[in-house]
Amino acid sequence: MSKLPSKLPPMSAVRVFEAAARHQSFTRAAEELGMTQAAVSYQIKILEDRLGAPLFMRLPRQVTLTAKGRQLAPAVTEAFEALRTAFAGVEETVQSVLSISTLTTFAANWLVPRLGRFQHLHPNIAVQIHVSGQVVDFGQSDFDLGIRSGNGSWPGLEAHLLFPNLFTPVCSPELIRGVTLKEPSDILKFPIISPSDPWWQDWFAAAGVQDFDPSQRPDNNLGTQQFEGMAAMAGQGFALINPYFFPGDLSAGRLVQPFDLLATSERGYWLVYPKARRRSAKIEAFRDWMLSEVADDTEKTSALAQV
Amino acid sequence: MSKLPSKLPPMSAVRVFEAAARHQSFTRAAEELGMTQAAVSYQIKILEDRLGAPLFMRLPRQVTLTAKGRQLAPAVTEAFEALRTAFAGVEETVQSVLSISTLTTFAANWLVPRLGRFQHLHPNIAVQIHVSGQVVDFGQSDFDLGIRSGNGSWPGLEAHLLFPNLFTPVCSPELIRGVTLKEPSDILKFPIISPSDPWWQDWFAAAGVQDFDPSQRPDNNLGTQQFEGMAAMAGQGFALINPYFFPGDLSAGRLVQPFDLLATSERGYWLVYPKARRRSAKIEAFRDWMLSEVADDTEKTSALAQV
DNA sequence: GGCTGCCATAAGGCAGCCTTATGGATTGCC
DNA sequence: GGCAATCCATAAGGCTGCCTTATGGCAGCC
Repeated sequence: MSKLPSKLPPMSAVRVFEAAARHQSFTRAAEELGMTQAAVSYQIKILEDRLGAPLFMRLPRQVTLTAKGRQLAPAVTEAFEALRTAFAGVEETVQSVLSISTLTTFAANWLVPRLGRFQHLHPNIAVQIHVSGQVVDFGQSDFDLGIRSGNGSWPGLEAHLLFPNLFTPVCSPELIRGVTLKEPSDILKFPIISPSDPWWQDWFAAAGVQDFDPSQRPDNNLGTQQFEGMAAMAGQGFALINPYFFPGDLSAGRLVQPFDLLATSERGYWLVYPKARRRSAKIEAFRDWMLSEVADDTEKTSALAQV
Repeated sequence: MSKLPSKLPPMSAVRVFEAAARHQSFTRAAEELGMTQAAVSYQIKILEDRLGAPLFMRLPRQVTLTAKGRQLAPAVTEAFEALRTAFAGVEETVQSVLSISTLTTFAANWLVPRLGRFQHLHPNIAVQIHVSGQVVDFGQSDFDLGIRSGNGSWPGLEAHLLFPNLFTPVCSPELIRGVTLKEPSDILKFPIISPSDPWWQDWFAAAGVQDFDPSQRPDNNLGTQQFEGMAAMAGQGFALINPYFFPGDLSAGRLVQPFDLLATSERGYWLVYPKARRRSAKIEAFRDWMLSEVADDTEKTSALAQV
């Protein structure tokens, strides 16, 4: 008894057999598979030669399964049914689940508050957000989209700039009521939220202010712009924030920006995804939605001066 | 919700995926499938592009299934397991079941009595005999071998002559004890079994006997040579038989053949099978066995004169 | 630090697969 | 009874898809 690992015959031939057995017709099977009747005949012959026994009896105007064919057909059809179901399931999730890897700051200050609108536009796409402090590698993980900070050049990735990484001091209107801020150094007279954030140094440097010394101030670092902006709105002092993260608060006057000066880190926030998958419907949907959201923000913040 | 018939991806790629998922390794899968690692990588990429989502995460020195890959793998493996089982089963029957379509006379007088020896030689081959009065069409039925009468020329079929369709009168030695048969016409003095068989006319004609008239005799037609031979051995008269069908009885003296004259129908008994399947082990086994049986018979009946 | 193991990718060739075209065989229809 | 239609087999031919070889990158390991 030779007990070879029972190599399976060519799968393409098996697939043709499955269709032919179901239809009991080569012509019908060819239609279903989108090929010619001759190709079906060819593939069936391949399989029969491989097995060493005929699977169909060729009757005048029809084909019928032989005993071996009948022995084979139900199992094969069942197996293919299982495969069809499995692939349909995966395709379903591929189309309907969108997983995003995003930086914490961006998720909290921008993405999460707006997600409801996307869900409303695309109720059949379930969005899964994975927050991470570090940039995702699409080769080693399984995300559809990523939000990352950088210069927009990543090999193999399509990148859309959402907005530059700008920052400028803001505060509550109450904090400076009755006070006229003439120049940037006037800010030093007020409490500064998260003064140890190095970007403060950058902004003051860009403004020509020399004597800002964070070590002289209480280090109440709040960690994320979300909290810093909230503290500023509560009148606790000046926060250094990216105006793109607070377009509503700025336009509604809950936050005011006393100086047009915007510093930049030369990096920006980018939406990225593998170039190869740019045709994916859900990716297109999310990208388009995101860019339109950004466009709306840009309108609202159009009053802001550029650096 | 588009509800297309969910076309299956290329089966060859699915097969590669199944092996790769099982091994969690492209290299190992390539070994199993007898191809190169590059080919596996290529096929997996095909499938991933088709699905629009990665199935494996490429980690430094290994690959791991993604969520979608894990969703797909068990079902695919199960389906392939079913396919393997089904094909193994068919191959088993292909190798171990030999179906023969044979003429009634041949089955009764020659094949069935000897089958035991073949079974003994090849205990793992199950022989199925289908007796039919008419010749089988290998294109429209499902037999491995056929025994048929004819001139040995059938397109697409391999044919081995088993023996010519000869016939000669025989009887029990007791029937003619003490009698000397000088010429063929002497047979007319004895009872004739199945006198209405037209071959009797042929034989007497070949022997130069004119006055044989079957209508003058009781028509106790027994139908098959098997029964006719048995009747002859029982001393009931002369039977016209093919000596190849009774080699043992002739050599043991249970039947005697008074005249060397053998008439022939110019047809013979042939073993046939589709040329395309001549490599089949079971067909080779049966053919070789059958031809050796025939050779043995020819030795036993070598005393018989040719026409 | 070289070595090994694993995967990706490019280039290139071959064969397998599919198509077109034709023929045979049977059925069904006037 | 002849003609059209249906269905499958087969031959010829072309193209593309698949596989191989070769190379490179990357990480872990002695």
